[in-house]
Amino acid sequence: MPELPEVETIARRLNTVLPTKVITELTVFHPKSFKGHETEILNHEIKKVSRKAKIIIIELSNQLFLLIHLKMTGQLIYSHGQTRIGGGHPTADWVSDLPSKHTRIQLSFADGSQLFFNDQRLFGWIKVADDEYLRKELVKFGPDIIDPSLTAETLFNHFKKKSVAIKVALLDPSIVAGLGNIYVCDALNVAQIDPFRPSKSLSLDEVKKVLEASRQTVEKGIELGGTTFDGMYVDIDGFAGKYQGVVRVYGRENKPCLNCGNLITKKKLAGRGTYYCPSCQT
DNA sequence: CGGAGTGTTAGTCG
DNA sequence: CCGACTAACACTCC
Repeated sequence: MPELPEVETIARRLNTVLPTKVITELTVFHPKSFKGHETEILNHEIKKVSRKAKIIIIELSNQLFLLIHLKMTGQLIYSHGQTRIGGGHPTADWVSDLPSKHTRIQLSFADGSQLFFNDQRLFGWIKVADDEYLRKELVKFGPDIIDPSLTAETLFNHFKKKSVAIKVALLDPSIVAGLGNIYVCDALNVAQIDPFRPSKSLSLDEVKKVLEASRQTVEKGIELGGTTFDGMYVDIDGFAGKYQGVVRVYGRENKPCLNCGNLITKKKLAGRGTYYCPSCQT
C-alpha cells in the first residue's frame, strides 16, 4: 500500500536492522521481480537503507545498490527469529509463514536473518544498480514533496504549462515525487482546491496553499507510520500505519467534509478514484 | 461475473 | 517532437 509515508516508514525501520548484515543467499521465486545478478550482491555487506521518491535504496559495501519499488502491492518483511520488521501492502503475508505464496525475492543474511520481498500483483521490482544507474533512475523524479528546497514558484512554473487537472499534475512524479492517490486527495481538501481544475488555472497563491497542504499531509502520514486500509492487520505492531484514522476524504464517500460538513463525492479522474468536497473545494 | 485497487509507463493519437 | 489520454502490467477481494 505504499505511498511516500509508507515507503519512508519501511526504509527507516529497515535501516535500524539491516546495516552490517552480509548477504549470503538470494532466492528468486519470480524472475520478473529481480533485475541483476546474484554474484553482484552475494557476500557483500549492507551499509544503509534510504529512500528517494518511492524507491528504497539499500547501499552495499561494494559500491552497488539494491533499488526496491513496491508499486501497488509490495511488502518488505525482515525476519529474525521471532522478530518481524517491515510493512507495505496489508495482507496475511505479514503474519504467515515465509516465504509465502506472494514472496518473489528472498535475501538471507549471515546471521540467519532474512528479508522477504512480497508482491501480489508483480508490478514491483528489485534492481541491482551501480552509481550511474542509480543516478539515471533518480533523475526521472522531481524533488520530493517534503524536500524543503522545493518552492511554490517551481511548482507554479510547471503547472502553468499544463492543461491537465491539478490532481493529475500533482501525481506526476517527474514534477514532484512522493504524492500518491490517498494523500493527494486529502491535500487538495486541506487546500480547498477542486481536483478537476486545470493545473494552469491555479494562481501562485493557490499553488502555495497546495504545496503547504501536501507537505503537511505527507508529513502527518510519516508521523503516523503511513496508511493501512485493512482492519484485520491494524494491530500488528510496527506494520500497520495510523493515517487512516485521520484521513480527510479518501474512502469517505458520502461522509461529511471536515472543512464544511457537506458530503464528500467520489468521481473518476484519470482512471483513479477521486474523493473531494464539491462544496468547499473550488 | 464485473469492477476497483495505495503506481508508473508504454503506446497511441492529434 | 510534444502534450494528453488510455491501456497495461497480474492478482485478489467485494
